[in-house]
Amino acid sequence: MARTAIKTAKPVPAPELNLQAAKSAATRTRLIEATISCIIKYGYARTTTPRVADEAGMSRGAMLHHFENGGALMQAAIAELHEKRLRAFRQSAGSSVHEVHTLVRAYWQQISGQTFTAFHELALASRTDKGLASILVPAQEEFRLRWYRQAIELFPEWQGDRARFDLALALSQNVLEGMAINRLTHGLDERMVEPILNDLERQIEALKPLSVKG
Amino acid sequence: MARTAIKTAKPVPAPELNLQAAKSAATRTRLIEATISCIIKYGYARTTTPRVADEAGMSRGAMLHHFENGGALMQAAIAELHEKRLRAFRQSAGSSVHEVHTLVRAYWQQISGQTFTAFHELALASRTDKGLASILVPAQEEFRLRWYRQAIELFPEWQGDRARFDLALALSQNVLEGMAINRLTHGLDERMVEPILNDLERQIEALKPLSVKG
DNA sequence: GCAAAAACAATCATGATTGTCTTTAATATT
DNA sequence: AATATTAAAGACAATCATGATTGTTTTTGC
Repeated sequence: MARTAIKTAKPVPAPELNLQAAKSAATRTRLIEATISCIIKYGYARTTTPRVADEAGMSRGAMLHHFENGGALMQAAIAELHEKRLRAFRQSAGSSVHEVHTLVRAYWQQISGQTFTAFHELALASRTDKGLASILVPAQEEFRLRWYRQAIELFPEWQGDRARFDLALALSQNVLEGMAINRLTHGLDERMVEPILNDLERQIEALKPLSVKG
Repeated sequence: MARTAIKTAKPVPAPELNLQAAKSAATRTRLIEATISCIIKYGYARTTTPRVADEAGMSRGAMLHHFENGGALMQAAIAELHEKRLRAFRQSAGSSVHEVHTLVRAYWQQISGQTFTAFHELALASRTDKGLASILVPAQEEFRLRWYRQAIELFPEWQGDRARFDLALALSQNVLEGMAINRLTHGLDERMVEPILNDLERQIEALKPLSVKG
């Protein structure tokens, strides 16, 4: 594909890579996406190797050819989920709009998606699964760190009152993630989403130092 | 035992109940508590019948004599957890103190305990387990309903502005539960707990109608 | 006391999941 | 074109959880 044209000196200027390598990469991607789908559909605990292979439309043998065991696959899926979150995050924060309203809505959109669902499945499972925690916690920490740093960049003039800045961030995180998780577990009244979001925005504005409030 | 004494007309005025019945009830309680312990220690998915029997210090056979299968035991454990929550709730709300501060702290204490941990394990599992959801969701709904009704009773003068009242409740619920869940999953900075609680209290006070604020 | 019932223990067969190993088909190298 | 690699599928044994069955001890009611 895409390389049907010119056929000059070197028979093939390296087909981007081998056909096999491309196939292999595609298969790996397929498996990783299947794993994420299973976490969302069945939950972490019921994301078994036969189910993933089935979801990916291939045999378990093929699957275990690409990932030596189930744990390796899960690890790759976590890495991909982490990347997905970071990508979505960059997209939100990068859009040159620094209004509280826009940022709150952007993060709310993010954690309303299935990537967050999958992440929370993993996060709760890692409470009682040390092996899982050892690969998930670093990702969580990196995400939070970037979140924090990005917020500092977006509101440089706010850094004089770090206590109020930190409070605004922590409040945002806990309110939004709290709603997202309660929504997953039959605990959120959808009619309250808008009022809460609006109130959170007012709260954040109220915490800004006067010099920033314009 | 206990029946060594007087042997008149009726042999024994019923020793509170049979010895067997008492034993049976004690064993059932032991099993239910063991189930809850396992949910907390290992998570819902890894709460298996051998583990529960082991935790309770009895054989699986004995366990299956008291509960016909694993599902029945889980159902009983959920009922007990629900009762525990309601008891703790009544205790908090009943203590004649109607200050926002006290109530916020009381609910925060509640969801900081292990009963809430177990409940969230079940709640998240029920997202992908319809059978579990069918027995858990009613309990959740009852709890929320009672929560709401209790709040109405505690703040009767606030009922004129239902929108702001509902907002205060929803805010409390999502902030506090959000923090509790984030704490379970390596997502809470403990240093922010106090500031957030204080801010939440201020928020609620600010939402009160003037007539109540005293 | 004695028979019936209940508490408890132990074993068994079944089904599911896991990782390894073997086999076949496709692709790459020379 | 021949051979070596790699993708993919399937078969395999080991482990574990489940529910059912059977046997043993304790309690109860007459």
